Amino acid sequence: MPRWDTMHDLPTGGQAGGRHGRGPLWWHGRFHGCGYRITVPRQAILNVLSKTSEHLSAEDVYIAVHKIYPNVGLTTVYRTLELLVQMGIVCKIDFGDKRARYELSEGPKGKRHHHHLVCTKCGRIIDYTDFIDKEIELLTKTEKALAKKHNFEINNHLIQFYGLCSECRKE
Amino acid sequence: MPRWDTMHDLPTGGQAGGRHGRGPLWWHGRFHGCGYRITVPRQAILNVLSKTSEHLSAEDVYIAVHKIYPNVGLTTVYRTLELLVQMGIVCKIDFGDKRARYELSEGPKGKRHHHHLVCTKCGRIIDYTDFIDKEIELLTKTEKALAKKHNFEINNHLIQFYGLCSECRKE
DNA sequence: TTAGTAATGGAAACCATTATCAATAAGGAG
DNA sequence: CTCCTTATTGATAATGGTTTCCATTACTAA
Ligand SMILES: [Mn+2]
Ligand SMILES: [Mn+2]
Ligand SMILES: [Zn+2]
Ligand SMILES: [Zn+2]
Repeated sequence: MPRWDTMHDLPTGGQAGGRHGRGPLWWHGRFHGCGYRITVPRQAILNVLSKTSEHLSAEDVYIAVHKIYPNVGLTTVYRTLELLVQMGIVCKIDFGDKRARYELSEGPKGKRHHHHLVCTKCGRIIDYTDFIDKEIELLTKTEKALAKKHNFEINNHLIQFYGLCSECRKE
Repeated sequence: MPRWDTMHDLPTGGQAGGRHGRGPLWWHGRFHGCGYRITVPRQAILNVLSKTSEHLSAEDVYIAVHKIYPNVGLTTVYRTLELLVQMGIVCKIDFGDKRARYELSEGPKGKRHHHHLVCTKCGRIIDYTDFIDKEIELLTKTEKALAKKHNFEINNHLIQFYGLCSECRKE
């Protein structure tokens, strides 16, 4: 029966998790600011997302959380992920397999905004940031032009490349 | 009871539909080439897609087809759309509402490859091609660089901008 | 403590998409 | 044109990811 005051036992994922010194985790402020409570399931879920570099489905998250907190329900995982998406803390992406996948969008010191290569054969996902700079530049221009022309307020974009990964090319 | 030899009564959508002169419709050859049969439901479905500039869901297509051929089943619509996607005749896109949407990818004289603006409030979709040229240029470069770096064979890409359309900005 | 409310989790409901399978019909051979 | 082979169809049932319900639990402030 995990309690709030035992939460310091939660694995933090070392430096990779996106801690901010020794204080509360960086997202605590965001939560308090919105009047949301910091609960065991939410901690656990964010913790799972912080520790992985993969693109987890809701069930993946559920399984990972379940190992440490077996009484956290799948429903709560869905609810929490939705909340985090809505807060901008987590990205929800569709890669064409038929389940939503989630990843931390960017901690203050965390991963940068990036795009994806998607293997249409094996489903592998490759993050890339290398060529983003030029892309961002063009995107900014394009967004401005589109916004003006269609009187559209652009808040976000999605770029994905589909094809065959190195493994799947071999055959 | 529509019969094959009545199919010339199918509305063709005028010039916008992508006819190739007076002969069989342009995709007939593709079908024969693959050994696929040309059937009433397939004609009707392609006809619906040819006549609209919207991004129809499978059910939308079903409803439209159903008005003229009430005995065409939803299952067949799904199957046919999947076939057309697999043949490259139709694009299947996810806009974040939870249903796949379909549009003709490009007839020989048909619409060009394009990207989308998606209103996250009302769901409106805006096609744009205006700024594509520069994008394509960068995309080509990016694709080449990514392909080399990750040994990835890129076959396709998806670009979408999310935000608020002119209507939804007013409030 | 206590009341008020946010959050939770198990179970049932939802709903787009697929799988089944017997019936139908496209299209080639004759 | 007729017949035959088999691709295609469509009603129905099943699937599976996601939501909804609602009674229970647990923060938080007074
Ligand atoms: Mn990623
Ligand atoms: Mn379009
Ligand atoms: Zn692969
Ligand atoms: Zn809108």
